[in-house]
Amino acid sequence: MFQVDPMSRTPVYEQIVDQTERFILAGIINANDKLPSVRNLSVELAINPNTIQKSYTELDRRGVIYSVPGKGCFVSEDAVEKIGGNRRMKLEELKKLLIELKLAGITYRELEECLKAAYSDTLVDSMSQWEKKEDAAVEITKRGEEEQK
Amino acid sequence: MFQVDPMSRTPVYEQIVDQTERFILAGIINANDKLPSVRNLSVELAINPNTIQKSYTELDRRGVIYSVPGKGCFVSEDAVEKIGGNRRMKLEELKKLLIELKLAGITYRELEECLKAAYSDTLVDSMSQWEKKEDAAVEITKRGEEEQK
DNA sequence: TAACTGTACTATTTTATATAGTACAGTTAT
DNA sequence: ATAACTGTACTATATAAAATAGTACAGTTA
Repeated sequence: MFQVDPMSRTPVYEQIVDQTERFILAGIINANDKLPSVRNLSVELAINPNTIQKSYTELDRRGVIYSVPGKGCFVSEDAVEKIGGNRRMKLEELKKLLIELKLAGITYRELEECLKAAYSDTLVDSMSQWEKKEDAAVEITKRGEEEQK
Repeated sequence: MFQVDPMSRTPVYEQIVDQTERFILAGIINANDKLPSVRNLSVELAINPNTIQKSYTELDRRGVIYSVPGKGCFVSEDAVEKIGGNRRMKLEELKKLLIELKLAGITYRELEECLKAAYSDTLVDSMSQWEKKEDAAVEITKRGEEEQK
């Protein structure tokens, strides 16, 4: 599920943070789902456990996940809201990009086309933007299922 | 004209590359215009000359500028094409961002609004995105003017 | 009890970025 | 010719962020 490019200029721990938020937004992992354990994911991605922990610490700081020592890390109830809270920031980013494209000679019609295309895509199609392969299996379980005991 | 934020996460040399390309796309500097000298710009921006040179070397590598040892660096004849050559790449970036915004719960109408806004902006307004102040004067001269001799 | 979980901590390595300083050759104007 | 400019090359060093390595402790689960 998770995928990482060690050669990318964006730090690995940040790639994991981003991917986690995207998976949540896309509904691939939901509230109270358990994330892979620090050690498991570190083995799966072949990176240092501390790097994973750094990602989880950041996600916890943002309120996107909550961690229960001894049990695991779980998606917050209001994770989507916490992530979506950057609407204004992202819209600013979008505007800058649009102006760049405009200056680069891309027409309004082309962008409108692109906009329509993005919105007509299904969720599954959307996610294919981020995960090119689907090889590694990861245990993501509803916390509620296991907890009633 | 050029402005740099040393605290930014994007490297200074890259900020200069980006700004130069944007100035060219916006028509603020044109083909065969002379860029500020390495040493001048380094003094003006209070950064090391080597950093400026790194920017110019990169721009040269991209074919956006050409350098004449002993004379200076000048904007290439086909600079705009060279810069705009990343249309597909930028459109891909846009699509990813759009999908993110869609997932974050931003409506089609909101994005359409943003798109219209970006395209109704004048060039001057657009540039205000990148340069907040307009203090330092920089010598940018047509090379053609000085060359006929 | 054994195997898992998150967390904390220090030390070290690696990499990209930036700086410092020097030097050389071509250009321009006086 | 001279002085002042231009780009370029080179080595060495400094700095900060990122990642690794290793160990340890406490809570949880089967």
